[in-house]
Amino acid sequence: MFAELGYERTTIRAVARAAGVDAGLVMHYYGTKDILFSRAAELPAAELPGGGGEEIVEVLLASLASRLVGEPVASLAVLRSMLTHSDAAERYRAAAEPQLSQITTAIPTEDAELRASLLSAIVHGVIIERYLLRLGRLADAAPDEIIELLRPCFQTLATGEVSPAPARPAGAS
Amino acid sequence: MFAELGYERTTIRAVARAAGVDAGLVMHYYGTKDILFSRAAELPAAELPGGGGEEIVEVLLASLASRLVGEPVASLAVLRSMLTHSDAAERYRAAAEPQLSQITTAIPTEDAELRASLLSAIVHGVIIERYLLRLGRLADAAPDEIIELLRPCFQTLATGEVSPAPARPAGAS
DNA sequence: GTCTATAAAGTGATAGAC
DNA sequence: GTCTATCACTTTATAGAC
Repeated sequence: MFAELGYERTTIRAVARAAGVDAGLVMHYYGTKDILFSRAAELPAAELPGGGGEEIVEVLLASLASRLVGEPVASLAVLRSMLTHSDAAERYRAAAEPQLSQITTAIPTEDAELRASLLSAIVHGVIIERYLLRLGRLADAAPDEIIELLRPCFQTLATGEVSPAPARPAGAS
Repeated sequence: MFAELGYERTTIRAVARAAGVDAGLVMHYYGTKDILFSRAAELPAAELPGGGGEEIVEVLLASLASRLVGEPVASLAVLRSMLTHSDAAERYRAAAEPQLSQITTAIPTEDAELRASLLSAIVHGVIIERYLLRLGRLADAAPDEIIELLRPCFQTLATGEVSPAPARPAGAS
């Protein structure tokens, strides 16, 4: 429900009703709404293996691909709530910032920080547009297709220059 | 306030207090909270001039650049609220979909729709990360720097293939 | 035009019965 | 373990006084 409605519009009573129990019982077990949210929206640590610019591209693409196959609802709850609930925003940053600096170290250029931020922004833009906004083709496109289109983008951002697309592997004609 | 807090957390009372008047007066003039929101969050039509794949890239980049210089708070109000307020989501779609199809017609490839969606997702990801989430370097980077980094990305998406970056330094060797 | 008073409904949270 | 009852508060919205 947090993923579908966001933090404020999800009520304890509605959660209890959906669970077939009384609202008091939910409070009894979780204490506060914030704790309930934090239990429902626990994010995996999501460590990225290191590597150079070329490798980080594939790591990021693989990570995105798995999220395009089936984004866990806990992540969606955080994403949906992060713009209005400060706790969700903080949690999101806590998950995003270590990844950001890890990507930064993999990029050789001087503006690595900005490039890493852009890579992050693209990933989140795609996830939000696919799952939360359900806008355009992104809502139902095949993950592979999305990944292949993004690969050259990621490469120019992560390596500092345009590479003549040696990728397009996996039997791309 | 809608831009800073989102729809649900912005109360009529708080708006009235900030305006130095009584909450009843706000209601008297606007009738409902939804109407107040729609007045505060009116979006410009934002027409994109047409053009081919190469041109649409510069149009999109110019549009993004102007939003990076100073995104209007009305847009931010819609963006902040669109994930939790259905009215804001609808308004956002109404503004985004015509642009999406316009970009689509400018792209020559068969998967033009998906490419257009990706371009849209990147733009929104950047805006959200810069203004709403204030994450990483994107929060304070110079618009020009962001635009230049994104240009090759946009080109590969809009034209269908990697172009040898005529707009980039490094001699294009 | 501005405000007071208040209605009507919903919220998170507490205390305690069974 | 589950629920009833209720508190204390907030919200949007209405009606009407000045």
